[in-house]
Amino acid sequence: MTRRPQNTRDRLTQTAARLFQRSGYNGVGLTEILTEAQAPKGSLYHHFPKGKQDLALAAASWASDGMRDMIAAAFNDAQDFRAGVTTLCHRIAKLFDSSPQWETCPIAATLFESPDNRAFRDHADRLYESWIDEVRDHAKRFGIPQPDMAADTLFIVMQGGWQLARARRDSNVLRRLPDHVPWDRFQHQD
Amino acid sequence: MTRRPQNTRDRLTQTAARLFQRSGYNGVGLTEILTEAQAPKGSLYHHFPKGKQDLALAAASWASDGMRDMIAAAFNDAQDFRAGVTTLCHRIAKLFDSSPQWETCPIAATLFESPDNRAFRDHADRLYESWIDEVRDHAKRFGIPQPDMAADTLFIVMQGGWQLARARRDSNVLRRLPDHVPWDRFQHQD
DNA sequence: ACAGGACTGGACCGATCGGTCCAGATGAAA
DNA sequence: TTTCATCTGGACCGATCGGTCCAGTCCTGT
Repeated sequence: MTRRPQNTRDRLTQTAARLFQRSGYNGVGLTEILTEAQAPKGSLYHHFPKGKQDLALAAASWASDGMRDMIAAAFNDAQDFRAGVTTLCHRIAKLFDSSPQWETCPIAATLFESPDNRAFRDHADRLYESWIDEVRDHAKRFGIPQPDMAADTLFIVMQGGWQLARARRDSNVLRRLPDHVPWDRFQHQD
Repeated sequence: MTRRPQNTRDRLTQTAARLFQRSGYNGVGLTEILTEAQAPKGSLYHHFPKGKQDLALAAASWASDGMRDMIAAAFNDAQDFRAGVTTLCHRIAKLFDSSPQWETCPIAATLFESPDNRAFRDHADRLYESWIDEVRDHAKRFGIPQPDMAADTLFIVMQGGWQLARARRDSNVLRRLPDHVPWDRFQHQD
């Protein structure tokens, strides 16, 4: 009987990631997470000694890895940088359509609450920079003249675009994101 | 003795706006709001019969008005659209520097939690669109060829830029936002 | 076979949550 | 001065919060 696949730790991490993204760190109780993950409290505090906070850090890391894989896949298949950006935007739009459309960026929902928690903020910073690093590496590979700025631009429009798509409940905002990018500044002949 | 200025309703609204922005809707308890606003529970439920939810809607509206005023002021003083954007970015950077630098967009912090609340989402949409409308009107006034798109672009880079500034703890991200805007698409000679 | 760490199950805790209720204070109109 | 609606003050409520604790179970190495 395999009613509960994987090990308990992964089940907890992934369930928590999903629920935190849906309702934010403070919007989800341990009871709900434990019920959905079919795990008792003892297991949680065995795998995550600091409780909810440890769980949130692990959940955010897991969600971040998924996003970084998505970025890597989009650029690996691409002919040039711009094509990679376009592919990524379309795939994120698809992701948006297949999710309850009020969800936030998983990192922000999980880690950008609770005022005085330095560990959360530092962790969020690290995860975000790992996305940006990934993009920058591809920008370099494609010979973009200002890879740092290009990576920052993509991060900015993705974050802001998701927010606007959420408000308007319209994934086309995400598909049109390449229109908001100053491509002339990223041309090879610069 | 004027220990408590203004009327109770405004004190509650503004205190709630500040605390919600700091810790999110679910991150602030009524007790904390009431203590800081120096008001008892009876007053809260007199002015806001539906309790925390009514209070959040009012707080978000109040915060939104402040932001819209800021947008209007930046563009009213400006020579052209681009100058207005630059001014706005610098003022927002200043605002960022003078606040605890982990705060979110006040609308998002207050209204973009709790999964199934349609009223919150609709209200957030309305408030965001009021910002975008304000920008679009100025874009039209300055003769920008694609005012809708220009307004969307500004919203997107402001939201995304704030997020990146927050992660990096660096307000210069906001000051450099104009570098991420495709100005050639907003030129008059189009 | 058995020893011992890894892991599970869940009862239990004090604190805090959002919300209800109503007596008392206040102030303007009659 | 009396009246009445508005507003304030705070005691009180059941539910849920995150966290603790430990007995019991399972698995692995010897």
